[in-house]
Amino acid sequence: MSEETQALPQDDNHIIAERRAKLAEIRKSGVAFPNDFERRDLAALLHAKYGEKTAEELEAAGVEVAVAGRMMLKRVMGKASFATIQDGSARIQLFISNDGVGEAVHGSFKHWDLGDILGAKGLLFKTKTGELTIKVSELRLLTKSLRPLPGDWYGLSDQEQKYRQRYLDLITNENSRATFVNRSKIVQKVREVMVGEGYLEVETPMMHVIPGGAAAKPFVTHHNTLDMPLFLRIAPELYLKRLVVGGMERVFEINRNFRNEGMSTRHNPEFTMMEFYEAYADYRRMMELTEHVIRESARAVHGHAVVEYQGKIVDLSKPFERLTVVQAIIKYNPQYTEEQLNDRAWLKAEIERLGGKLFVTDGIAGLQFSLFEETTETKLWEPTYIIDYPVEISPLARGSDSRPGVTERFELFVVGRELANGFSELNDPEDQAERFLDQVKQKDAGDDEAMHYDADYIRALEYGMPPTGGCGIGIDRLVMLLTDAPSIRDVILFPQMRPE
RNA sequence: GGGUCGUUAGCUCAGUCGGUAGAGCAGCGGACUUUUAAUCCGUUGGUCGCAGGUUCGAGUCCCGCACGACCCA
Repeated sequence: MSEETQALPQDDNHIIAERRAKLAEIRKSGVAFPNDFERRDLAALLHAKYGEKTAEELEAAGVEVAVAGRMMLKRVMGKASFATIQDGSARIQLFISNDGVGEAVHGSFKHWDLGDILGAKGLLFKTKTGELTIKVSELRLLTKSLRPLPGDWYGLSDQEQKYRQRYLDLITNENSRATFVNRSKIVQKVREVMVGEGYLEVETPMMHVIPGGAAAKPFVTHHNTLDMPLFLRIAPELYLKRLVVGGMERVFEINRNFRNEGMSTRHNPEFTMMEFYEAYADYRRMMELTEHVIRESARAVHGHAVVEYQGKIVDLSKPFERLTVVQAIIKYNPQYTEEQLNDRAWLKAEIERLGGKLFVTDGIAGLQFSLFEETTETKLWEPTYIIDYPVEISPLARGSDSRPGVTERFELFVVGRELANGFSELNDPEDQAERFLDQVKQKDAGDDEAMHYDADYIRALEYGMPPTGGCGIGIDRLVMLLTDAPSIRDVILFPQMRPE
């Protein structure tokens, strides 16, 4: 037996043993895991439809319902009991009595456990305190739960267990369920906006012969038949631009990227990115579209675009500020002068003083960018586009026609984090070939995140790629922003964890 | 990689100065026909993360390790 398929050790305790004994009894008297209960009603819809009705109205209406769900609360009395079940939509209360289901079933019910999954049929009514409840006439145990649910009244709070056993988090924490419902709404809205803009959704390879499109370390796997290494993609960029060469003038892809790097509250080894490319557009158009996508996503979740993140307001409704690297440094660090920021020697000294990293090539734009990373990035709380990126760290971006060393590139920062990255695409095949060669040099010089030379991509550009704009938006980080989640692990259903 | 904190009953957690291992919830038994985390009575349940050391005696002090959370790089 391989390690992966080995069963977890039986960590039976007296509570689990008790439940196993109950299950054994159930097996003796028939089908223990039946699948013939017809559930017809959802708790949330019943509350919506009948929650406002008076006791008299409900009694007159005689509404017969059939619900099912996990028993979360149980209050047993002598000849009548209450239980609260939770289905995929909400909770609803059951009233179970000797009169309604008979003494035998009620007696069995008394031995059922929290976490068991029940099916119930009966009539809607209101209790003395006005709670919508089902007077149960038929009650069945559909699934016996052998393990007690962890956590307390406030739900599961152990971070590790929330991530490792997400199902328990989902059972016990309503806000966790809401986060993932909102994630789905966001992705749906993003798609809707893109399709509305005339974009075509495509899927490009997840396994690459040459990892490309970003500066990152890849995961490696192996194809047996071809007997060759394959790399899980770090970005879809070069494939999407091949599609633009092919005449697909507006394409987008929402899919996973894999980067073999550190894990943090902002990084998971696999993460979801939307990349999109538009022929005859430049980086300004990409900024407008990015802004539109983010604003509409916020509205899909909150109904408006002014959101709160970790206790502070973020206004996504106004046009996003656009600052050059130098402008941003000065705005957020007024102790610096423009003179200093154009002085290579001063920049080098200041970056070293702050412990920042120097690039292999150190043009003025690269130095300014290093200082930006050290001093300014995390201060960009309100949405801000940083523009005019240095060419040496932008090997796929079109150079500025007027300012040497600078590209038509932007990154979007919100709440101090990078959320999107886009540019006017470099469509000059000879320039691109030189940039690749530069990257190869940097790789040889020890930068293992530098890019490979992709000859087929150059060949594609040689057929002619129209002038194009492109952008990538980090979907997980967008969801974090819009669901007020402090960690990327809170918005990924099954985040990467060290093995137990 | 560094710092801080944590790991005790199924769950959530106390545990004083080193001196017999505790509570609430859950479980089990009993009472109770409108409860609201029901209530009341009784009761079971422990490899104190792992390994070593100090000590007459360690959940507690010391060293190491593992795992986790948070912060920093």
